[in-house]
Amino acid sequence: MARSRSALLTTPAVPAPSFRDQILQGHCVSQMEMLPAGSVDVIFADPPYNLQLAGDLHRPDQSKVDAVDDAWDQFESFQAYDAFTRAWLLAARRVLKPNGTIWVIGSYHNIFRVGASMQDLGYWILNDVVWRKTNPMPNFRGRRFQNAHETLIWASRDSGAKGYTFNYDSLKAANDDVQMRSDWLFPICTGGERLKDEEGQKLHPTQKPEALLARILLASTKPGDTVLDPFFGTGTTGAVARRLGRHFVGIERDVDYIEAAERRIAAVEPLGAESLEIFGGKRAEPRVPFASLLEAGLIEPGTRLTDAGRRHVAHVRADGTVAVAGEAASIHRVGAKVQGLSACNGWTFWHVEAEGELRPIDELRRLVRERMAQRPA
Amino acid sequence: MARSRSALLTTPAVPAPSFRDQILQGHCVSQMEMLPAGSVDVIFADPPYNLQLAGDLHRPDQSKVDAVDDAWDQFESFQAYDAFTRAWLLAARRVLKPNGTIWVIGSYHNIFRVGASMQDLGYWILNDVVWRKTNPMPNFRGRRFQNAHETLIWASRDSGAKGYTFNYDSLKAANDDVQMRSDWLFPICTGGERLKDEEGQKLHPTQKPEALLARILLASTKPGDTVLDPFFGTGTTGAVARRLGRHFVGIERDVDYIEAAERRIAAVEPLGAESLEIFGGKRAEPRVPFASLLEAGLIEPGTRLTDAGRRHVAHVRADGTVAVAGEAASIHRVGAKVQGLSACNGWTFWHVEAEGELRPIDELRRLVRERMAQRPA
DNA sequence: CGACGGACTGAATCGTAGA
DNA sequence: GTCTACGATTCAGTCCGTC
Repeated sequence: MARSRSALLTTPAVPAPSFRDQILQGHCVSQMEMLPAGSVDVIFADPPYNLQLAGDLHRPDQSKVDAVDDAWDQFESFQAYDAFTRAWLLAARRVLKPNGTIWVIGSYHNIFRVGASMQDLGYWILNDVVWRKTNPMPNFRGRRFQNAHETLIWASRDSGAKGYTFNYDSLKAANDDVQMRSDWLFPICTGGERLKDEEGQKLHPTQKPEALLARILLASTKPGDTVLDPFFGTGTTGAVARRLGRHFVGIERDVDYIEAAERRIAAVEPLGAESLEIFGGKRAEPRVPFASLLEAGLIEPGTRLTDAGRRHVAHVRADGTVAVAGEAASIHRVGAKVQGLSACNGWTFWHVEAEGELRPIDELRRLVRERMAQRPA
Repeated sequence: MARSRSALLTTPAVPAPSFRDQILQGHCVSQMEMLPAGSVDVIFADPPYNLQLAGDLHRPDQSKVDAVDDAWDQFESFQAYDAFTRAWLLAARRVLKPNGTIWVIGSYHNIFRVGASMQDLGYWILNDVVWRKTNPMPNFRGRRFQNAHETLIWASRDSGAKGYTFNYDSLKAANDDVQMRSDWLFPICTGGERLKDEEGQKLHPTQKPEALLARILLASTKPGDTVLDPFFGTGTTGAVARRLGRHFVGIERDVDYIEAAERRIAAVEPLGAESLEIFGGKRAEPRVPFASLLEAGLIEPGTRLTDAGRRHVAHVRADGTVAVAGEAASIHRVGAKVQGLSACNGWTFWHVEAEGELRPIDELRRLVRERMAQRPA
């Protein structure tokens, strides 16, 4: 039975679904089954890794490595782990919106089984992403490569899913104007960020860094979206979601973790709306019909358009089409036609002569947009 | 029926097995079944990735991407691909010595299925290794992260396998005396290394870089060992094995690929005993996304940035862009815009106020680089 | 001779709003 | 649900021709 925990954000203007910004106590599958279908935008899942550690591991100085040996990471067999994996992935898929996406993190112990199950259940992988650790634990025995990364799988609910959120332009702008790659570099969660108990022992064995969650949420959600974390632990997802103006739903079995997560999330200061706007690039600009340039008097019917190399010439007609050799169509179609291509961006292809210089008609479109911004339609 | 190809190395002192240093023509499973059980030290496998590409893809300049659409990469379903995968993995396991290891390379399209099958068949994963590409193909439509890596799985034949070869000390010595990590950085195979036909077209669509194979063989084999490649293609594994004084066995269906591989391998000059590290050289300083400063907590969303003369002010947003008068873009674009220039280095232009002093954000970038100091090369 | 610019290329699961 | 038109989208190279 679910125990509804205290809401952590103030009441929004529109009545919010009752499950938002709460931590549900219980098993991830049964709790997800109680959530409405198609109700969350993004899922982040950090499931048990099924580490299968045989004996204790000691450092060269004979100190014992504090391994992940919790009960929740014990499975009888690969088969049992697969059954668990399919069960929660299936329940998660029901809760996800049709255009929602899911992130799952794992290591080589489990990620291959998880990825295969995701494909089997109909999820469509968009990327695998590598979290490269700046400060991974060394391999103390010297028998393998230093295990310096973990793997994330980013997938949409269905193979044909359209319209999932990917903030391509803001990621690119934040990355020196080159597109964000599939390999990310972050330190592991240590220091003040790592939650500790009264004796200074780490509260959770696999707490993830907030920077990792921030990258994920900034890439694949918009402010106001809801992110579900079915393995909530000590609430990294909730803390980052709250700071970034996203809603969260957490599911966690362990009451101690839930209490730590609630304290942690309540202490988070949400950022203001002005800091949360997402840079959308050209895609986010309002669409301007070419005809608007004529209506605004920026271009006269009969004007000659040429490409940058003055190889092609077209004439503007009063109806907002352009003509080459008597054949008229949109600026895009005609631009494609004269180049023998299947597509063309007429805004950047065509130019007008102004004071002896060629200027792309895209400049005129920008003028129209600026005027529109001052006088919204 | 196998067609035994010409031996490529001179006769060693001890009579060598007849299958060594040859390319066997035929299907990988039937050919492996004809090899003696427990006869090879290492297997390197670069199986079809099952890319499942739907339509054509064009670059922004409208040129068409030359996709991998070969018949050998077409499978009816995941089920068919899994059956193929299990068959060759099973045959490979029989040929492997009890203390041998196997490497398999793949992308997110297939590697999860391959990894799960390996675990199901009894292989024991030692590491997954990420090949980070210095120069991957971009994501032309801006709909996903740039797919900038491929994944390798390194596994022993059995879970309890003892005594597999791992040249820990030489790898560490070759890596500035720190352990070799699980993320490797190499360029893709281009230029003079890429085999071309008479018309200058690439001979094989997925030729792997020799540096990658050299790292693999130097890590997990000893001179004189035998490495089997059941998807030999144009023989990168054979060429590198011969140069490094290892024996090879290649299996390939396509006669044209075999002939190209034979010519290639015959031209290889075997080295002496000295080690070979191809891409260990200097790297440019790692690119640091501006977003990393936020992720590291060195800059808060909402922070004011100014230029050295305090003429311009910009506000940092959570997505890693900066805004002036409501218009947001990268630190570089906004820096250029406020100055009326076409370009600007935002790292040196923008400053933050700290204890009454202005400090360029480049100083914060240097801090991030210091924290992230590591040697993934 | 070198410098520079333009063309070309690589394992790729690469639209969407509005009618 | 389908159909149509809009119009957005690339990084690190190598190679070759021109200046």
